[in-house]
Amino acid sequence: MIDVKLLRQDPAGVRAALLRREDDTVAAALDEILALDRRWRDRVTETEQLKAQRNAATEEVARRKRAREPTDELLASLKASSDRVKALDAHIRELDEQLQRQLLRIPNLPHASIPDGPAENNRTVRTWGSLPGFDFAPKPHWELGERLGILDLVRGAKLSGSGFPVFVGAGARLVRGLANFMLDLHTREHGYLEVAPPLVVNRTSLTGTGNLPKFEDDLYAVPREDLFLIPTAEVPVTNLHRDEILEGADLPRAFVAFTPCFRREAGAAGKDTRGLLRVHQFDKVELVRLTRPDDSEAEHQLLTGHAEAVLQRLELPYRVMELAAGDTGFSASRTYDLEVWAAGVGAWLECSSASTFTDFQARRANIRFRPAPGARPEFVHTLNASGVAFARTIAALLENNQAADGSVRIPAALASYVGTDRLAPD
RNA sequence: GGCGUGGUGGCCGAGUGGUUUAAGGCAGCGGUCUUGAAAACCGCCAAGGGGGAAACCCCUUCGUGAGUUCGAAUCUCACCCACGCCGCCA
Repeated sequence: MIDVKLLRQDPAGVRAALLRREDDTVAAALDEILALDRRWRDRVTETEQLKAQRNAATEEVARRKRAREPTDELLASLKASSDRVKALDAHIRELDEQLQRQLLRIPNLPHASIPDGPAENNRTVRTWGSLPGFDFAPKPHWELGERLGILDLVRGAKLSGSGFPVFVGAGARLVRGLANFMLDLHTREHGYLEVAPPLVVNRTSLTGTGNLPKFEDDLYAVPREDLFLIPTAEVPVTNLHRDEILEGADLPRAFVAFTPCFRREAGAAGKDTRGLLRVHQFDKVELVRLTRPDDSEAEHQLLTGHAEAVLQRLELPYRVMELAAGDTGFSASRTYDLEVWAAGVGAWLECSSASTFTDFQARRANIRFRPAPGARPEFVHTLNASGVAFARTIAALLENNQAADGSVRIPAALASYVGTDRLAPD
């Protein structure tokens, strides 16, 4: 959530920043919010004066009762002002609910340094590795996977629908190996605390990260319990310290979680969805950091590096893209996407998104810290990165390391986890 | 799912209608003392919001919401959550 005080103080600045997102509905919403806020504050001021008078009169009643003095005429007038306060409170509550409803739909302010405009303006920050060359036409991963007997898309569709892949045999072991490889890397070398969170969460948690109220259609729901399948471990892990005040000395906090992710991907059918390119369920190792505001920019670079380390150890060439304002997610202020090269489909595939959310999520989820013992609490900054998402990484692993005979080399860092350095057709 | 018990500040915990502007303790911060530290003693110490140039003033909050009352942490109702026992179950 954006800071409503900042909006009051500098409405033009906030408007200009949000317009960089290429979303023309925001300007009208800001006008409505400013008007609601003005009305709300006027009513609050008026009502609080009335309450102060009422409270003083109520104390006078108590005093007279103790002194055994008459109170009848006071009680009569108090009844009237008490009813008035109740009506005003109801109105204020209604205004406040409207205001909150609007505010929850306003995206985060884009970081000043990122490019303006739509995704075409995304900037390549750096690239790593060299693209593999082949003396034959490299195959896409769905062909390799089928031939190797490790990926069964047809039966997955039978069980659940398209976009629910089944990994079989060495494929399943590859998934398990990737999970252990990434968790070991982040816990042992990067200092993260491993957590195994719930895969189903409530509305409050999803509102905290910014998935609700605006993106309910992207989620799988469990209606009877009013719960939702997590679209990413970011949701449960970021919410771990919701409504808490952390000690400044305990920051930064760094969490890593391995979970499946569930996404409806409504409206995405058709394009770039073959094989593992866009699926409804995929595994992911997620990194989440809670930091002091002053540290968050440096932490963002550090976090991005931790995600990159995964691809480097897997010997997968990738590029780091800084997203333009119009392509940056609702809650994020700045995002680096890691795109891995996949030789079979001949495309860069997004397999990680490393973002800083500044205080946007912390404000929604009420995650605070005390800068020093005894000091006033402030909002933390939240950050997260995939470290990394499995489906597209597996696509790249298969496609980049394929041989003419259909076998696939497993990179050295992963081989011990998978139990072999080569997958071969029967 | 059934029955029972309970939800109070960063934490523990007292509190059955008006000196509760929430006792007391722990933790934290400042001080006295000390070569330094500990102990002891003294003081400070909830969060959010509104107004104000500031000093400061005011409002709200005892799980959530509704109700009774001039007045609710306290009484009534509904809901949520936690714990215990029973039932079901990996």
